[in-house]
Amino acid sequence: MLTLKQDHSELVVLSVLAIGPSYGYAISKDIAARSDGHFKLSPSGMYPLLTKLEKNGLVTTGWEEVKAAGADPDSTGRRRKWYTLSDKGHKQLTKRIEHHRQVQSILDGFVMPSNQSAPESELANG
Amino acid sequence: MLTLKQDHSELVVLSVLAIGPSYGYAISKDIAARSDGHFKLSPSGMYPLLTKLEKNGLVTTGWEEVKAAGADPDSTGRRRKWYTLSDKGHKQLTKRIEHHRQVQSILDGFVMPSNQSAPESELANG
DNA sequence: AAGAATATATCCAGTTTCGATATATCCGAA
DNA sequence: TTCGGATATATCGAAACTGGATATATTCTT
Repeated sequence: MLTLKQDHSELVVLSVLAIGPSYGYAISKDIAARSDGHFKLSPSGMYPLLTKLEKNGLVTTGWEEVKAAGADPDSTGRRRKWYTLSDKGHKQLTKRIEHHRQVQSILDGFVMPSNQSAPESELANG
Repeated sequence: MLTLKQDHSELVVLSVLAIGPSYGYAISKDIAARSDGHFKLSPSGMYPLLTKLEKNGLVTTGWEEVKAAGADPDSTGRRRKWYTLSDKGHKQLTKRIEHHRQVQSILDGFVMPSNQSAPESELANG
């Protein structure tokens, strides 16, 4: 199981929402499924993140009352909060992907296979 | 200027030290130079990080007294703390690179160009 | 002699992290 | 019909992290 940092979590959630509207629980299942169980975003990571996205205007939200098949008509029913990526969210995602790729490319300059071998050089303390 | 998160900072510092021993200020200049000024690790990020690496046994350290050319013989001189990647540090670096690549590869599954286009699909609410 | 560069290091207020916890509904099995 | 697992959203709080500001001291350049 690989743990996701906030930045990566946001990137993944925005990416999932770019496909279409969804809600917390479904997003979390989606992430687990689409990463073959390697990525996991727990409720305590998911909901503060979604709230933040909402506050920043990257998503719009709406409640759905999920009526059960044979449910008590008086029952409140299970509530589901849908998240839809806004225009701002789409732009933000594009921006983040760009940023992500740039960081990757520069990082790769440091993390080359050559770095893993012989540290025998004597360019110190001389 | 791209800001580095702790994880990336550690990866970069370990990578720099894999080439050979160095010290805080030099590492920070090295990172700026080797990233064309895109990455920056400030003193307040660098020294706590180096201390942590030392505490975790990923580096060994030693002080060097840097005598100036025409310096006062009684002068203490400038002190330089050298950091050398330990065996444990080398192993840790290899491990982190592996982890980094794995995260990248899975992340790329989410962040595909296709995600940036038309979110018209109706696979919600069904 | 002043100021920029070299060099290491801590402080601290704000943010992030993430397991634990709380609440409530729905569904299938015993 | 009752129990447990799955569905579903949300907060708490201790610990860790972040990064600008600050402190200290030496050396080089002008």
